[in-house]
Parts: sequence; structure tokens; C-alpha cells
Amino acid sequence: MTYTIKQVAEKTHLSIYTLRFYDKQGLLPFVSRDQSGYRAFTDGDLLLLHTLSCLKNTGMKISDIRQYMTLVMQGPASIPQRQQLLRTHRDAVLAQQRAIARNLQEVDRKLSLYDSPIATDLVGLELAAARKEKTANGLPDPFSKLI
Amino acid sequence: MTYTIKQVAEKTHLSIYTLRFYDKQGLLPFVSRDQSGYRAFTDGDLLLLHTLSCLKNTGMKISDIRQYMTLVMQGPASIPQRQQLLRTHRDAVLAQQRAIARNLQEVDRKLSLYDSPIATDLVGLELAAARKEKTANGLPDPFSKLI
DNA sequence: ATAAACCCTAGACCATGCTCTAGGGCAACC
DNA sequence: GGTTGCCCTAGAGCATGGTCTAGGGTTTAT
Repeated sequence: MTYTIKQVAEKTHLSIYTLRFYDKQGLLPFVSRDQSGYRAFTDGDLLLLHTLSCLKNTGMKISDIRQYMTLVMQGPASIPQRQQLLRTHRDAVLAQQRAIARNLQEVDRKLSLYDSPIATDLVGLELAAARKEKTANGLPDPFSKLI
Repeated sequence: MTYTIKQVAEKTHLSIYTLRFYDKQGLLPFVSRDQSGYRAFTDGDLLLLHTLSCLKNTGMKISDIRQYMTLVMQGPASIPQRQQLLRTHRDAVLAQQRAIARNLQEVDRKLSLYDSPIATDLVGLELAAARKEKTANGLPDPFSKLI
């Protein structure tokens, strides 16, 4: 049992364009062609495609995915390099997740400010201070450009 | 006290290019110009720039940041719209974080497979099965292209 | 045997987010 | 008054990751 590119696109929710693009980028070295030159995806290929999606969805760059898939093609001997690649990626993703969480905290702070019953007053004070700072420095007041 | 674009670049770790690009994109409507047409950043501007960085670092698109900054320029009256924008963004970021965590779990599964003492055997079996699947379907074996 | 519905490649095109270059003005020091 | 070191704009260029078009072959059903 093999699958056409259309069937794989439906299964993976990747577009046919994207699948062909990935192939062109060397991300699908495991996919064979039939007599007509058509890509024939096996179930094993779908598993590798799933791995590819996980790497892509965690933000791995195409060049790194290509490297990983190349290592996969080389069999068990490449396990150490695969480990290193995945571990490096994993660490980068976790660091990025932490950075995003930190930055999102600040967004949350803004949101709780806006949720305050005196939000209007606080924001009004902030605005007044900003305008004052501008004029104190002999600068035009950008907040009145809206008039 | 105001800051030049160079000083702001140093403080924020954004490049001068990026700051000018952001300004061109309408992300810095609050920054005034001095008599020479030079950007003059105030301390209040730096706070807004910090907010901008948080939004950018959590992946908000430039068009949405522009919208937020435009709302900020309008003063307290725009608080409801700001809330909606930030909440939508916050929810999207959290959903994205969860999606990444899910995908990273699969990467971790791969890593623990590679960590297994019988990793070589398991990977070897997988490879053998994949090759068998290809030939069973009358397809060329892509794993021998390396010879 | 011809239409419909697939498949292919090469390469153009696009969106996003910068990054850099060219050409020119301002400001301070020697 | 020239050199240095900033500042400016407009617009070109680039990296990434697709997305689409043109031109052409294959398969299946009628």
C-alpha cells in the first residue's frame, strides 16, 4: 500500500506544494518514485513525515531538518549525531519557550493594568506624563497628531 | 534627557536598522523629532519600546503591533480595544506554547529511543522494515543511494 | 480516443522581517 | 574649513518558508 502526494497532503494537513517544496529541499530523501516518476509514500514514510512535522512545528530550520533526515538515511551508525542534533534543538526550544513565557508575563501585567477599575485614570496619567516629558525636552507632542 | 537612536539601539539590543525599520512600519508613532529631524527618544518612549519588544518576542506580527501602538496613541478611550488585542494575542501565544510542548514530546521520545541500550538494534530493525516495505511495493530502495 | 483528474519539474512570485547602501545633512573639534 | 561621527531617507537586497504558474506526461473512465 502506498499513497499519492494528494493523499499524503490530506493526511498530514500539509499542502501538496509544501510536500513538493520539502522534497526539493532534500527533506524527503526516503520517498521513492514509481515507474511514472510519481512519488509513492509508504506507511514508513508517513512516520518519518510525522517526525519531520514535529521538528518543523517546534521551529527547526529546514537546513537542520535536512541534516537530520540525511542522518536517518545512514542507519544506526548515525545515532550519536542524531542525538546531538535533537538535543541541541530541544534545548533551544526550551530556552525559547522560557523566553516567551517571560515576555508574556509583561503582556499579562499590561492586561491586569487594563483590568483595574482605575485603568482609565492610570493610563491617563501615563499619557499626561509622556506629553509633559516631550514638551519639557522641547519636542513636539506626538499624541496630538490625531486631532 | 533624550536619547539618540544609537543610544537606544545599545539599550534595547535592537539594531539601528531595526529601530528605523520599526519607525517606518508605524510602530513608533510616539517618537518625536528634534529641530534637525533626528529621532529623540524619551524615557517614556523606552517604556513603550519595551512593551513593543515583549510583543515582538512573543511573536506578534508587525501589523498587530502597529495597531496596538496606534491604540496607545489614542489614550485611555482605547483601553477596551487594547484589552481585546492583547487577550487574543495572549491566547494565541499560549496555544502555540502548548502545541510546541506537544511536538517537543515526540522529539523527546526519539531522544529516549536513541538513549536506549538497544537503540542500534531498534533503529536497524526500523530501517530493515522500511526497506522491505519499499521493495514489497516494487519501489527502489532509497536507503541504498548512499553506496 | 478523448476528457477528467491526477502526477511531474522549473522557476517565478510572495510575505515577513529585517539589513544594508547610496546620497546627503548636521554638529563638533582641530 | 575640513575631517569625523553622528543623523536622515529611499530604496535595494536578503533569508526563510512557502505558494503558484506554465508546460507537459499519465491514468482511468466513457
